Amino acid sequence: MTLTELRYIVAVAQKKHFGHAAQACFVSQPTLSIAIKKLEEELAVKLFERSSKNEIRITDIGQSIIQQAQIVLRESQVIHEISQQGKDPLSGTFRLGAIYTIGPYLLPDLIPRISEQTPGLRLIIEENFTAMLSQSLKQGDLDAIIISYPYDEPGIETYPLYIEPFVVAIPAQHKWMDKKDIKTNELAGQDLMLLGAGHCFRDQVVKACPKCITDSSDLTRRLEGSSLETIRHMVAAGTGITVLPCTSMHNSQHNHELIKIKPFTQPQPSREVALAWRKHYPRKEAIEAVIKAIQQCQLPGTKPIDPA
Amino acid sequence: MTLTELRYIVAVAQKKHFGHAAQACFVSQPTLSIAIKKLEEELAVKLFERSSKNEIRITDIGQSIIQQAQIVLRESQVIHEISQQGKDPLSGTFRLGAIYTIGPYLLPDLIPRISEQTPGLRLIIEENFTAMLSQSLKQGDLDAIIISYPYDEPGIETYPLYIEPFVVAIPAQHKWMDKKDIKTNELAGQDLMLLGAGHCFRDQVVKACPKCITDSSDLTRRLEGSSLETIRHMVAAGTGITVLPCTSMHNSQHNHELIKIKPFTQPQPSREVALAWRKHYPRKEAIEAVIKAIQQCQLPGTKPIDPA
DNA sequence: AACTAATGATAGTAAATTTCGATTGAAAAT
DNA sequence: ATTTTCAATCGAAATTTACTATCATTAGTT
Repeated sequence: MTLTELRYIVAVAQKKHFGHAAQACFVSQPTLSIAIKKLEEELAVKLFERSSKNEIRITDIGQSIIQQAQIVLRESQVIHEISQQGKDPLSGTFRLGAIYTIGPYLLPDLIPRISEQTPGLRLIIEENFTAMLSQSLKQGDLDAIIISYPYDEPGIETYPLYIEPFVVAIPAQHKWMDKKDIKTNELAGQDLMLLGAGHCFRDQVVKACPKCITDSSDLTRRLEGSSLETIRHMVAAGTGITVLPCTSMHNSQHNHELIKIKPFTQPQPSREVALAWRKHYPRKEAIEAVIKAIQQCQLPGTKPIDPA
Repeated sequence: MTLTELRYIVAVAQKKHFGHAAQACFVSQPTLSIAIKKLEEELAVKLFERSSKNEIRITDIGQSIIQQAQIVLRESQVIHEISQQGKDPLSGTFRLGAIYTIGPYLLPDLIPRISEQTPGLRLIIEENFTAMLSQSLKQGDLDAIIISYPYDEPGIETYPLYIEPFVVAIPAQHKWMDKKDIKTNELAGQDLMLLGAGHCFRDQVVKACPKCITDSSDLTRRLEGSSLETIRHMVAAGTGITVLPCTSMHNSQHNHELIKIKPFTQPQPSREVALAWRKHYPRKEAIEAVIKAIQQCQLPGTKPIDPA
């Protein structure tokens, strides 16, 4: 049984004439006759009662089968309609993930941009740790994720977005108040507060300032489950100092009188933020649109990358 | 677009592997690859995300198209069924579902009856929860299901089969040993064991004996994933008491010395068992044959219904 | 009864397609 | 670096589909 055969029997049922039905189907009359004969043999059922002179009659069983054939043809037409609708790669749902230490600072700027530039794309956002996002990406639960290097997974492609230097946040009365910049190894022995395990930003800070974690500084305990915002408030309260990615600064001026931001001495430690997606993800245009929108975001302190 | 192509994409969607899907369709892998490529080109849409190592992923649009393809295939299958029915309405395959708390007690009696009375009908049986059976019925994966009221779904027709009173099962040494019958509110505070969520029988018992679940009786915890047979064994072991549908009694005499069955005091709580099928299901004769066979089954304790 | 017109069936052939086995190419695991 | 896995591609063979031309049947006409 083929869809063509079904089209033929429906045409015959409508025209009640093999020749006319053949014309309507843009085929010759023998083609149609043979196709119908084949279908009748397959179903072991006579669909039409042929009579040379008068118009042909449809059998009872043929009537039900032709009705059903019309249903099949209609439903198959829906497949074409669905694909017409979904043909635009910039339409439909796009599931974007971002790590906790980027999402809150990038997404408020990014989401309106995407909504404006690619209005057909319905965004769904998830914030999580790199490991969780990576898993969701591989499983196909996310279409792309914003993470920071190092990130190398089989089957996953990445594109560097921008370099984000780290800065030091100190309370207003801190002894470093008048310093122009901070050297990484000066952090050793300070009351340094860092995020908990799982946050790649923690690992990056520890790697950039290897001596910052010492037994003597007892506040280096990891603040499990907390966020950069919580830590920032603790800095404002004078509990200690911390290291922040520079983008976490520009949209929270509310406590800038209690907190001072100091850059690191050159060469500044930094991290490289990237977009990642499955190598064979079919909607490359959507990926490109997201990259473009991210690059347009105003992120003071970051440096663009020329992907070499 | 051809029905063959639709069968291929559905197979790939199920197997998530081109080679395995090809085997399932009894064709070579290149045949399947080319057919899918052709369909993807015709629809101008990527249906699958190929990656050499990991499993195939279905695109969003592919998901919708495959769902629709399943509808088309199901409807095209109906053409075969109609022509089958045209030759003999009581021939072909009949897929019958039954809920867990009816299947084991009704089917052993029912299946031989159907085989005898309508030998042309090849039965396929599925046991599951009401919700799952209902979904399969609507999708066309089942032709009819045996459930219990209340059951009212759009597009589904039902026919009442019999009323099945509930009974109480107690261990041999239980203090109620000499009681003639049990009042529903006597169950309050007893060590009552019930099936887990999803089993409609649980809900029916709770509704019939509203006070049976109390904080004081700590065995009222739901026995997730277990069966009436498991619970019956626990009653035999003296763990507690339970409520059973009366049909679950007559084919398991093996531990009747350890378990005593007591009826409820009038008016006995009960449930009404019914057959359900799609309103436009074409083989009404087969439905009638199944109803007739069920009504002939010997189910001690049940009461026939005069459908008014 | 013979002829004509209408209509679907059949024959023979050409074109398109589907199919297969073998091979290639890409990616990941060892 | 080698092997393994899996889909894509190649080229030949088989199958299917479609066409033109013709035939067979029937009904109406002469």
